[in-house]
This record gives sequence, C-alpha cells and structure tokens, in this order.
Amino acid sequence: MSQTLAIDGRPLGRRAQLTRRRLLDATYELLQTHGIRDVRVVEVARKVGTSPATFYQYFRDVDEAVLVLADEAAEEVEPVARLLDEPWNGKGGLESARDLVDRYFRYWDEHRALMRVRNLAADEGDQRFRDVRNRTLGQVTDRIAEAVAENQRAGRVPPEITPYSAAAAMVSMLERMASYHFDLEPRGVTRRELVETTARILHHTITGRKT
Amino acid sequence: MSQTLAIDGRPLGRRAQLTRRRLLDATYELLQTHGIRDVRVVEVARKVGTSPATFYQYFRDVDEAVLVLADEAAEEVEPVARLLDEPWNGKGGLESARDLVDRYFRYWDEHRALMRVRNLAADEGDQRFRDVRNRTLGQVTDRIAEAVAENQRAGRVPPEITPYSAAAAMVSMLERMASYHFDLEPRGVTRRELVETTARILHHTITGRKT
DNA sequence: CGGAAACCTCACGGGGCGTCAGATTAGTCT
DNA sequence: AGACTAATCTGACGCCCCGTGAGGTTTCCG
Repeated sequence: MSQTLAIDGRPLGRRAQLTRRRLLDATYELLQTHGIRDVRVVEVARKVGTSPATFYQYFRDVDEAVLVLADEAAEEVEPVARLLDEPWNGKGGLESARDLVDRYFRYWDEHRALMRVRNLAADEGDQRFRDVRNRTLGQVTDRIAEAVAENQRAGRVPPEITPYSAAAAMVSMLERMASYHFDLEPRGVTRRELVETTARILHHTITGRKT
Repeated sequence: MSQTLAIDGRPLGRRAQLTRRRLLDATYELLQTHGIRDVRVVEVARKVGTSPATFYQYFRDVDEAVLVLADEAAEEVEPVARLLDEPWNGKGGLESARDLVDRYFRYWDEHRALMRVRNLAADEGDQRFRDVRNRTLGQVTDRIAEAVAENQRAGRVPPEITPYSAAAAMVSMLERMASYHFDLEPRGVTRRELVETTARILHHTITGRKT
C-alpha cells in the first residue's frame, strides 16, 4: 500500500516491499511461539534468510514491526463492530450479542500474541500503541456508547450510567474475557457458557432489557 | 515466608535475607519507571550497590523476582474481596459495589506495573504466573460466583447465566477497567463516572436487581 | 551492455547475560 | 582477642545480541 518508507526516508521499490513484508510475517510468526521479550532481531532476519542489518533498514526495532502488524489487525475489527449497527432491542438482540462475543473471541484467538504485545506497550505508556489500540477498540466502544445513549433516552437504562463508561466497561470485559478464556476453559467452564453469559451481560448493559 | 532458599538450596541467614529484600525492592522500583523489557539485572544490582552475581544467588532471573513481588501483592487483595462477604441485595448493596470498584482501582493504581507484568507472563503461558494470578483473582471470583449462584437460586438471575462465567466476566471488567482508566480519563470521562457505571453493572450482574 | 540507484551484508564496538573460582565477612569457640 | 568455618559476595570471563556505517551486490533503465 502507498508510501511506506524505509528508515532513511527513501520510498520502497518492489524488491524492498517484498523484503519488508517477509520481515513482518516472520515477526508475526515468532510472536506466536516466543514471548515478546525473546523475539530477537537476529532470529527474525534468520527466518527470512537475510541479515540483521536488513531489518534495521525497515524498522527501528522489533516493536516498530509489531506496531505495523497491530495496525493491520485493526482493520479486521470493523466487520465485528458492525454487528452493533442493528439495534439490539428487538427479538434478535440477544442473538446478535452472542454473535458479537463469539466473533470477538475468535478475533482474539487469531491475533492473541499481537494483541498481548499491543496492550502491554500501550499500558506501558507508548503513545503509538495507545493510538492503535484506541483506533481498534474505538470502533466497538463508540457504537456501544451510542446504543447505550439511545436506550437511556428511551428510559430503559438508568440515568446514573454514563454511556461511554458503560461502553468502556463492556469492551474491557470483552477484551479480557477473550484473552482469558484459554486459562478458564481447562478449569471447568465451557466456551459456550462463557459466550452465553458474557453475551447476556453485554445485552443487558446496552439495552437495559431483562432477558 | 520462613524458609526462603537461595538458588543453590541453602537457607538464608540474616545478611542474606536483607540483601534479597533490597534486591526485591529495587526490582519493584525499576519496574515503575522502565518497561519490563528494560529492567536489567545489572541495574537492579547497581541500585542496591551490589554485583550482578549476587542477584543470581537469589533469583534465576528478573521474572523470578517479579513473581515473588506478585505473590506478596496477592495478599493485599483479601480486604478488598471481603466487601463481597455481606450480601448486596439490601439497601447498601450499590454502595458496597462502588466501594469495591473504587478499592479495586486503587489496588491497581498501587501495583500497576507489577500487575501488568504478571498478566503478561501469565498470558504468555508461564504457569507460575498463572498460579499467582489465579490465587489473586480467585479471591474475588469465587465470592462473586457464590453470590450470583445464590441470587440465581432466588430467581433473580436468569438460569442461562453460569455463575462462575459471570464472575469471571466481572473480574475481567474490573481488571481491565482498573488498568485502563488512566488512558480513559484524559479522554473526557471522569473517574467518578467510571466507578459509578462499573459499580452498577457489577451490582446488577451479581444481584439481578434493577437499580 | 554499462552505469546509477536500490538494496543488502560484513564486520565491529558496546553492553547485558549468567557462571564459578576465589576473596571477603560474620559467627563461633576457646 | 585469635583463629577457624561457614556464609555471603564479587571479579572476570565467554557468549550472544544490539545497532551502525562502509562497502559489496543486484536490479533497473537507457
């Protein structure tokens, strides 16, 4: 896509684009198997069959490559977030909630390692990572906040609730459950139960309706 | 505590206990200012005025020191979790919920850096860290699950909800909100609103009562 | 085919890691 | 106090990764 630049500012030719892509892919793969602290530039380079110096032509460090990957993953959230565009009040509301939770879990299952590092870096204060995270979660948060506000106007959600706070709380719950369900399932809860329960909490918080 | 051992298995004398403690404290302090990936054994040692080799007498690596710290922090959760021992159905229920959320946030504010690393390591699959996390969160989760189950028996919580799942969801929400509110507040939500809203969701999920 | 531009790598100084043999300190007994 | 012993600490080293800049190799284009 468009104007990705090398570290020295030059635009990338065809060969360079390819190398960069392979470096990104290798980084992604290593992230699956190693903790972030053990992802070495040398190893990324080795995996691509190139030299470490090449890596530094395209990224200042491993984090910067991860940032690009996180940015790419941000786009895949949109179709999930869209599930919030239909109002959840009616009959199919609960089913939409289930669907959202399930797909959110799957999104995380897909990008688990990436999300982990993105969140760590964001929590540690790195502004670039905060931005990607906000861009990603914002797609969901904003829609939930809007829905809550609407139901609040209709008198179904109590006035003491702040729509944006509620949205943040729901996204927090989703995120952590998505990241966590792996640790939970071996402990005697099924995924189905997790999805069903989470969906119901989500549905009620947004719509204010009893289930 | 009592029988803390050195890496070679020998029990620690008075001098050694002190050195170990100072190393732990230094690790904790460095964690406040550096991302975990930049906490160097050399620097911990320097801070204590000792040599890196000394560090390795007591801990296999930085993570192991962090693990001990996380373990210590686990005990401070108990008084917070106790807020769940009184039933939340009655009049003061909502106030108890606010109290819990507020204190949970404060607990995190206090141990932010530590919690972050604990969660990262646990999510990356390190069993020791999963265990501390479960021991910590379990204190809250188990109590919530129990409360939900009770209210479910009384017919206030729908039968499709799994008490343990709901508890996990609530703890997830709490954890993430606690870790996240820093990033949220500069974006135009007040802490009061966050606490109030989170408390209400928590209260309703546990008791099934309208607020 | 030849030259310029684009891309890649060699080779190196710097620094943290983790170990172990040996030095230093504290404790104990006479 | 002196001297012996166990406990504790550290100097010094080999290893490996980092990140850079000068110089080599490939690609592109006339």
